[in-house]
Amino acid sequence: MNFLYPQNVISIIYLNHTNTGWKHRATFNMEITQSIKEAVAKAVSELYQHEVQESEVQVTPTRKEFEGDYTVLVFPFTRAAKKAPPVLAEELGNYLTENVDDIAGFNVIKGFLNLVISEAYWAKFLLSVAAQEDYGKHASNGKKAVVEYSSPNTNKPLHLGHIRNILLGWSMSQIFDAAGYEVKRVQIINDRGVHICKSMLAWQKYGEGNTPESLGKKGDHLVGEYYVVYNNEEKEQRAALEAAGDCDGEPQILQEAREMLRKWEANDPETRKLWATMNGWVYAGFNETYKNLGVSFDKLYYESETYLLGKDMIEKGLDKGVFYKESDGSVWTDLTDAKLDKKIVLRSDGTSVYLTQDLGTAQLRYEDYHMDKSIYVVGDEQDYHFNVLFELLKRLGESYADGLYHLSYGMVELPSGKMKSREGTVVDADDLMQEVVSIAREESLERGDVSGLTGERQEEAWRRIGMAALKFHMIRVTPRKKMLFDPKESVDIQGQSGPFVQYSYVRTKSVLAKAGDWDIDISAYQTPQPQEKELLTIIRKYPDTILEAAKNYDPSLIANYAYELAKSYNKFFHDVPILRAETEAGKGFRLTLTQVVGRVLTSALDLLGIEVPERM
RNA sequence: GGUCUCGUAGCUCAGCUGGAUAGAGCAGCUGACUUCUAAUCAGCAGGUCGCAGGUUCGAGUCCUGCCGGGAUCACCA
Repeated sequence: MNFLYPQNVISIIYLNHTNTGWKHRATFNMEITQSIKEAVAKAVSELYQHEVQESEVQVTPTRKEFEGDYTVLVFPFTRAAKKAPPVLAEELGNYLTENVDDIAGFNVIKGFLNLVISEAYWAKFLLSVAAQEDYGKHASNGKKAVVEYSSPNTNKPLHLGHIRNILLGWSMSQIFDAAGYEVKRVQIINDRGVHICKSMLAWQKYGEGNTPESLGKKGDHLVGEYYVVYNNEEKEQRAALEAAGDCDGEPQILQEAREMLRKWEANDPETRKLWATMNGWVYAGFNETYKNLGVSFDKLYYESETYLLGKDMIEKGLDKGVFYKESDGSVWTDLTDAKLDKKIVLRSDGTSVYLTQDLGTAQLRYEDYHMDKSIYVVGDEQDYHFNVLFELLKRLGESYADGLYHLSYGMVELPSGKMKSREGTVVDADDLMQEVVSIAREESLERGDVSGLTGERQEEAWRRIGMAALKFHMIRVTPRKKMLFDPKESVDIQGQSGPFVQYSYVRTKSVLAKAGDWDIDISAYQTPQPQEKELLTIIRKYPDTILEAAKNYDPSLIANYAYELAKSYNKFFHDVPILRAETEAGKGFRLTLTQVVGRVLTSALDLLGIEVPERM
């Protein structure tokens, strides 16, 4: 931070500004589009005696091939005004030019009213942004959001699919934070069940007492290997049974796994001890992976502690008529009127199912946090489940039901086909991260040593670059779409990529470092270039983009925004001299612009969980 | 079969509540480093927005139907 614009500088500008016209507004409104909307609404009201909402007025940046900065669409008002679009546009244009101080002129093409913003506006806007250290972030709205993500099973290490989940979850939580929410990050750990017992059993049979320490291996990987061992064994036994003509028989090892689960549920000390030990190995491994991914959690829920929850909600639902009892004692719900089917919620022996458990955990979470929004980051194969879950909570009359959202994302596919964790054909999260960083290292070395960094600092830069490539690549795709994961493209560091955005940031830092300290009055700068206007137009969108991303639960909007800004800065950087600007005011303007761009890029990348390197 | 979801350039993806001649990147071809970082910039080439109707001043965007891919419709989680 080289300097801060004191508030009074801006006040002086306001003062000059108000002397010359726009009487409806006492202070300079940073939001030029908002001013335009208000003025258009007012104009339509005054000129044609027709009330319109500001939100009905569409203002967009003018397309490059036309003259002007912002464009108003007049089509929506033609009926009320009873005028042809060009005539109406002409009249509105005159009104706006006369009444809005920052509008210097206009032109009309068909029904499009292109407004030309005054040259003085841009410096004012830039100053107002520069005065805000955390520009783009919204003040607290007093609401609370809980984001649940990752939610792994403890029988295998994290893989590519989890990475998409984790990155989306983390980014979403960052975005909600920036949008003004108080955010809590949680995960529910699926730490019990037959699948957990399977790896326990295989380790017990074939593990020979090996531990992560004795083998020097990450705990989650070790446990995952025994899960594969189990599945291979089961497959062999099944094949043997079929060869013997017994197609309905159950493999011995599966029966043993079931038996182990029974013991676990009966609190058998031996089984519980093994379970605790092996889960401990897995947690240590997960924590390492989470740390490398740069994510964290405020609270962990363990399924072993929550899987019996939800029964009291069944009671409540029976009273309300949401559920009904079958003759065998099982409890069901009928959601056919909501295009959902009949679902069981309690077995005839009184035990609960997945759905029941989730009803209970939703309740528990609300008791813990009293959140306004609860976001579940879970793959789209569970769309149906969440539809049912949310519908039930609504019917049960839970106050928090409206704030529930399933952030559903598509499967990650590999060029070679689907991943199957049972068969071991997965892209391991740890391997992938390592790979991506080592490619960043190679690429960097190939380019020669331009960064000037050495040792640990260089290693850290490579790590950030590699991780940026991976993260950006996964977040830039709209969540609901399934995505093809091409390993080659994921480590791409040019074009539409994380490192591309980082590079722009590094450039801003480099220029600012060369500039040293400066203190220049930029309000005299009256000749903004097209490249500068474009950058400022993009910068203006940042706060809106954050809200949009939160509203749509879509981090990809931020990724695409960051790319757009970086691209625009690169062009500016190439075309326009900064340190050797024609005038002092110009130099100050461009340095300030550079500083603001650097800040917004860092901020946007931070929302994606991406860190910036100091050099590259 | 029911429900949901996706279909935009050779490939991977944008396209905000409907708005002007549908945009990027990669791959291909061509230019630009004695200059604030060329991990960059500029240009060329590449598209019946799955198909057919409808709504409207205007549809890639909304509605209906079809075609194709995926998911789901467990007393598993």
